[in-house]
Amino acid sequence: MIPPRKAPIMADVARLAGVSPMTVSRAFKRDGSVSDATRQSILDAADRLGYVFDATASNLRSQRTDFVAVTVPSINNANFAETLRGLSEGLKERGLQILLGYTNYDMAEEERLVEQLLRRRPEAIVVTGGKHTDRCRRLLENASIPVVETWDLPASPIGHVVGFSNAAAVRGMVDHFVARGLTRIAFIGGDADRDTRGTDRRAGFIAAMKAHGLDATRLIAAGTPPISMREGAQAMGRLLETLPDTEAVICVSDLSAYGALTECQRRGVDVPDRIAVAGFGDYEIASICVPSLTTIDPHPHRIGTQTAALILNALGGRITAPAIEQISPALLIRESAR
Amino acid sequence: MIPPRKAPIMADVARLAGVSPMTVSRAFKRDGSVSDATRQSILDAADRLGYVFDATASNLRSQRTDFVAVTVPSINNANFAETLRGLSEGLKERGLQILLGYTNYDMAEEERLVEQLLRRRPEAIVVTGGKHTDRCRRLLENASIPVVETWDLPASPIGHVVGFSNAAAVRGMVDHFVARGLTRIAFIGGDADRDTRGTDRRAGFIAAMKAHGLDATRLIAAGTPPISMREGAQAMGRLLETLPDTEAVICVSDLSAYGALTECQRRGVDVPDRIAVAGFGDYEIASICVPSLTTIDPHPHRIGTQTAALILNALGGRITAPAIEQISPALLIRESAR
DNA sequence: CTGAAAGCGCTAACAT
DNA sequence: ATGTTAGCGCTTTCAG
Repeated sequence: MIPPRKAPIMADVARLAGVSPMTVSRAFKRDGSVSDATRQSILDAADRLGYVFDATASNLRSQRTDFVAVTVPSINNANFAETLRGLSEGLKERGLQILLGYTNYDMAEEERLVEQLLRRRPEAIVVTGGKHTDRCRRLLENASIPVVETWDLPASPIGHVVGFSNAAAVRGMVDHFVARGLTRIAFIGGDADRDTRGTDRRAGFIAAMKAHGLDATRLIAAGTPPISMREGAQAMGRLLETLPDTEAVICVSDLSAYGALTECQRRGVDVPDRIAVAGFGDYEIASICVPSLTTIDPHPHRIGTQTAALILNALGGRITAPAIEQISPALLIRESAR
Repeated sequence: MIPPRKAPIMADVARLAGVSPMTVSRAFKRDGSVSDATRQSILDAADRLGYVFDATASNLRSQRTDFVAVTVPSINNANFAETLRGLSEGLKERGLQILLGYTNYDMAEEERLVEQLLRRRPEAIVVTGGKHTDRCRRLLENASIPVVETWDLPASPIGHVVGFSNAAAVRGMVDHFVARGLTRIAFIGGDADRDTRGTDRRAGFIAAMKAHGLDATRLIAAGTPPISMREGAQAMGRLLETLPDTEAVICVSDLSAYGALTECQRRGVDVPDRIAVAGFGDYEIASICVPSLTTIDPHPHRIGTQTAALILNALGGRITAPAIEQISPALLIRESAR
């Protein structure tokens, strides 16, 4: 058994390299003004000792963590993963790392998470959605770091926003169907208000149907958000049985829409001729499946890159006023609903 | 403009509550021995001031961060997301948070990432896979924290292991096909060795075919890992054109397998009668799509929970020797290959 | 380009 | 149950 010798610290490296700790500190920074020879001998010494820079001490003294905190409803979601990828790409150039937490579509959990994250002293915080508990809102308002709400257009934003109107996006889909002469349109979504984006999409559906003077009551509750492919399939089964004259269905996400599609295939119900199906999100499956899925692309990667750019500007002092950056989701008409 | 008043610190809370900072510190701990009345007045004072506990200072002084560092190849992957979910569930009870990084299937990136993560002084580190650059290996060996390699059975483990043999899992699939009388079997996978699990699966395919005395050269390179649905579809197109007598195809993942399936559908090629298709991973789509996909379930969630349990034991001092926990992937025979 | 002194905000260790 | 003292390992600040 090796004696757990104490891990080397900067002073050890300094001693071995024959310089002061301060010079070692500078050698480990990008901009540190240290002669090339000195830096090299310091890095060699560090390597020889197996020294690993201690960010916890650096964080405390410099009051910088190079963290950006991010909350997402779920990590297992291709859309949010795309946003994270965009965010991470944009932040990487400034050496900012993402400190990630997921809320499981639960505002109380979000509140706990935000508090945990703020304790780590991130440089900025990004949250998904624009609805929060009162205390969560207060925590974010008082954090005195840049706050970005994404994937939504909150009625009263806390700070910056990079998002879009989920309701308006679905309205566009309803309009498209109506223009094609379809009127008996259903909506498959979650049965709870946990997922605020899903709730907004359903509200957008109802409002749009009413605006067209159409029946807005063909609402199928598919389960607790997030709705899986299987739940989408089950919901489609119920729809076909209870409202068999339905001509089109809009699903809260591509996953549920794909599930709905498979249910039609298993029952021999033709899509789109017998019933048109649309999803939301433009997941990869939407463009691959047969028939390919009509959907809405909310440009999740762009949400990430724009959020990153916003944060870099805010941290660089180039922004003072809160920015509201509106993303325009694209309606993608494919084979499942023409 | 509000004067950016300095954020309150523990001493401010102590003053307002009329106690010493040490008592405030205790009030913020779970086990802190503080009278209920005192704790309440402290929490009230903290709330009034908008105090947020500073984990950076706590980390430095206590030499504890409550972080577990985790690297995954990609964040947008349902399998790794399941492992993360299991891990996160298991670690939550001890208040351990996950510090996540992704390597983009690149060992050089993994090395950079591991060094970044170790600087933050995690209590333990979990990596996906058992192949690393030499320096990355050294970093992990010298970290003097529990190290867990997952999703693989490394030839010479660094520390603990929770994984399975990707090669053996694919061998099981080949054996199944051969037992069914299929002999002209192809493999669709990545064209580079970036994804070591993918490479192991292909190696397992080749070895198994040779063991059966069969032609192991029907290898279709589908692109740079990770292989998308679209790349799976394109690869299937090439397979059908160049080796039209192929009876079965094993794909490196369910996503590429599903893509392959859709290509067959678009071309009117019957699955499984004309060609059988199998995937890997048991993603949700595998059980939903039509026909449903024969695949291998590597129990990703279980990998996460077992890794978490291992870490808790190791941190609790209940483990000394490195543990090798072998997961047994399950062969799931579905409609796409019977 | 390099160094010395001081201290970031908490908590371990020791008291009472 | 609560308080006092010291210090975690860096980097800010000020010198040279």
